[in-house]
Amino acid sequence: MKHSRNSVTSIEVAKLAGVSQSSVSRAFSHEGPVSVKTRRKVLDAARKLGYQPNAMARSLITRRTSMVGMVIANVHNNPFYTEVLDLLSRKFQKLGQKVMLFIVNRDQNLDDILPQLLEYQVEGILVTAATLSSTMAEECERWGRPVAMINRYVPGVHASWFCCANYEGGKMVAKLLLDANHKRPAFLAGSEDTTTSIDRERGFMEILNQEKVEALREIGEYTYQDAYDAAIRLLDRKDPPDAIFCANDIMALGVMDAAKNGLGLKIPEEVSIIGFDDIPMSSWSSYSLTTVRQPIQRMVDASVEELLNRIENPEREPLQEVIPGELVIRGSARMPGGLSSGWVISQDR
Amino acid sequence: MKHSRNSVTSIEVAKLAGVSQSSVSRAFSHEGPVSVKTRRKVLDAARKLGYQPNAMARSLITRRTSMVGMVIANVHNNPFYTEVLDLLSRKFQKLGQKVMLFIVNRDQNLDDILPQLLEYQVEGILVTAATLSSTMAEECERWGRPVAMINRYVPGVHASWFCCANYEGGKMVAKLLLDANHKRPAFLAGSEDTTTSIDRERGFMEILNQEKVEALREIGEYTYQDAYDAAIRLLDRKDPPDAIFCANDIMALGVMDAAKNGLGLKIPEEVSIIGFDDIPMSSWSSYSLTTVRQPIQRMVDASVEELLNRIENPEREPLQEVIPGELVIRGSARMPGGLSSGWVISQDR
DNA sequence: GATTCAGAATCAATCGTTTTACTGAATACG
DNA sequence: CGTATTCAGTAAAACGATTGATTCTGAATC
Repeated sequence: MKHSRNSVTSIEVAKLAGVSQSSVSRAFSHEGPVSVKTRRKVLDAARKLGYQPNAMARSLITRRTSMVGMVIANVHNNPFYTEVLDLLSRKFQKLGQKVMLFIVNRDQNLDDILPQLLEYQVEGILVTAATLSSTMAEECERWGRPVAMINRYVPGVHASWFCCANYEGGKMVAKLLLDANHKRPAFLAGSEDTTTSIDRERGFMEILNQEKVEALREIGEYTYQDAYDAAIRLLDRKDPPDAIFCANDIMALGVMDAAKNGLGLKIPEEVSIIGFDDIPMSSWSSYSLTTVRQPIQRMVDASVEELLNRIENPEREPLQEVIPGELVIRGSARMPGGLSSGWVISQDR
Repeated sequence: MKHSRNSVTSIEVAKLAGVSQSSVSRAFSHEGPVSVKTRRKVLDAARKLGYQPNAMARSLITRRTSMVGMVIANVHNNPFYTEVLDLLSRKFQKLGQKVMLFIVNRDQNLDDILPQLLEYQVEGILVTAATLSSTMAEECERWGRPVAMINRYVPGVHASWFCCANYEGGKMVAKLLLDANHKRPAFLAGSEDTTTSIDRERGFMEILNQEKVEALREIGEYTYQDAYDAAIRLLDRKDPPDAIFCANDIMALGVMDAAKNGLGLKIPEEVSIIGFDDIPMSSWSSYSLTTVRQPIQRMVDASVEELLNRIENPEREPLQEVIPGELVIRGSARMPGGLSSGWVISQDR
C-alpha cells in the first residue's frame, strides 16, 4: 500500500480508536486528563496508522516551533568551525531543538537569509564565524528572536555573545616569544575584517610595542594555501622574521609547510611558529604546533544554554562573555628556559 | 518599541493597506491576479509593519514545507564529510530548500531521529556517512518522503543512492601497487560495518588474489590516532608490509606520520601509502598523499537533484548510481616506471 | 434514590495562511 | 444600448493540531 503524502491526521486516529480528536491530542501531548485506557487505545490506533502529530499545525497554535537557526561560515576551510558546528548541532539535538542550518561565506551578506529564518519561525538564532550586521541583529531581537554569537560581537547591539579571549591570547603569545628571546616576530593576519584576527593582533602588538619590539606583518585569507604563500613572501626576504604568529591554526600549518618543505628551514631552530585554535591536526606529529587552545566546549555550551534561556525568558538581558584560552606548548616554537613541550598554560584573564 | 513575538499577521497588513487579507496573500505569493496598485499598497504596509508570511501556516495549507532533512555522521573526524556537508547545504540553499540538520554518530540508530524529521514534514531526507536501516528507509518512502544517500546503500530498498566506485577504486590501487612491484601489501580497514571500507577492500583483494599475492590486514576506527596505532602494529612486525592501502585519507595521514615520525621510515622508499577520498590535507606538502579522489561534487549534485526530483515526482523510480573516482598520483607511493607525481588517472568503470 | 463532584471526554474556537468560488466593476463588442 | 467577457478583489472554507469551556460519566455521600 502506498500513501501519497503523510495524510494520517489525528481525526483518523480518533475514528479508529473510537474517541474524539481532542483525546488523541491529549494522549500525545502529556497534558490534561486522559485515562490510561483511552491513551492506550489512541496509541495503538496511532501505531497502526503510522500517525505522527504534524509539527507545523502544532506550532501554529502553540506559537512554539522548537527550531533554532544556525548560521555558520568557514566550515570547510577551518576544522575549528567544523568542530563547533558538530558540537552545537549535537547539543541542540540533545536539548530537543531542531536545527535549521545555513552555511554561508564569511563575506556573505546575511540580510537575505535572515528573513528565511524568521519566516520559518525559528525561536532563536546562533551565528558563528559569520558576521551579522548590527541592524539585522537588532531586527531579530526586536521581533523577539534572540541572537547568540560565537567568536563574533557587534558593538552596542542587544545580543548574546561568547568569545575566546583573543586579545589576551595574542598577549600570551607575544610574551612567550619575547621570553624565548625572539627578536623579530611577525604576525600573519587573516582577512582584515574579522574581529578574531584583529583582536589577536592587537594583543600581540600591545606587548611588542611595550617592549619596543618591531614586528613584521603579512596577510592572507584564512586558508592553508594563502598562508603558505604569505609565509614564503615573509621568509624569503633578506631580513626574515624569527617567529611567526598566525591568526589561526590552519594558517600556521601552511606556514610550517612553507618553512619546512618550501624553504628548508628548521622549526623551531630557525623560525618559531605559533597558531591559534588548537585544531586536531595541530597535535599531529608532523606539525606539533604550539598554539592557543580555544575553549570550544565552553563557548558552545554557554551559547546554546544562553540562547535557550533567552528564548524562555525574553525579558532577560543578553549575556556576553570572554572566555580565556590556554597556551598549548608543543614543538613548533622555541621555549624560554624551563618551559618545554607538553605544557598547557591556562590564561588567567 | 518591543514586540513580544512576531505577531504581525496578514490581517493587520490588510487592515493597514485597506485591502482584504486574501489580497495580501496574493501580493506575496506571486499567484493570482493582483493589480500593481494593490500590490504596492500591500508591500508598503508589510514593510512598515515588518511583516513576513508565516511558513508554518502556509505549509499547513499548501502541504509543502520546502524543508529537507539532512542526516550526516563522521563530520568532525573526516574532512571529506565536512566538505560534503558544506556542498550539500549550499546546494540546497541555492535551490530554495531549508535544511534541517542532524549530526549523528556513525553507529547511532536513526530510528529515534527519523520520527522527528517526519513530524516536521520534511519533504525528503538525505543521508550521508550514516546508515539507515532498511525498514526505516522503507518507512520513509512509504509515507512519500523520498530518501537519497551518499556513499551508502541499503540492499533491496526503494531509495536513491550515489556512491563512489569504491570497489573499482580498490582495484585501481591494487593494480598500481603491483605494477610498481610491491610484494607485500596491507589493507588498513575502517570499522567493519561500513560498506565503503568493505567495498574498497573487496576490490583491492580481488586483484591481489588474482595475482596470488597475499595481503596483511589491520583495522582501526576511522580516525587519525587509531590508524597511527594500527600502523605501528603493522610496521613493527618482523615481516612488515611494503605498502599500505588505507580505507580513507585521514587514516592514511595517521599511517604516514606513524611510519615517518614514529618509526623513521622513508616514504615511499621503504613503504608506500595510499589513501582514499582526496581531502585537502592530502595535497599538503608534508604529506603529498597518493589517493583515490571521490567525485564529491558529482555525488552531491546528483543526490540533491535526484532528491528534489523525486519530491516533485513521487511516482518516479529511485535512481542509483556508482560514480567513478580518480587516482591522484602524488608522492607517497612508489610508482611503476613512467608514472610520476602529478598524474590524475580517471577510472573507466 | 437524589445530589454532589471530580475526572474524563468532547465541543468548538483558534493559530495564520492559501485557495476556491463568487461578486462587482470595467471593458469590449455586436 | 445591452450583454458577454475579463479582471480584481473578497468572503469563507480549508489545513491539522491545541486548549479553554462545556458536558458527560459514574462513584461517593447523605
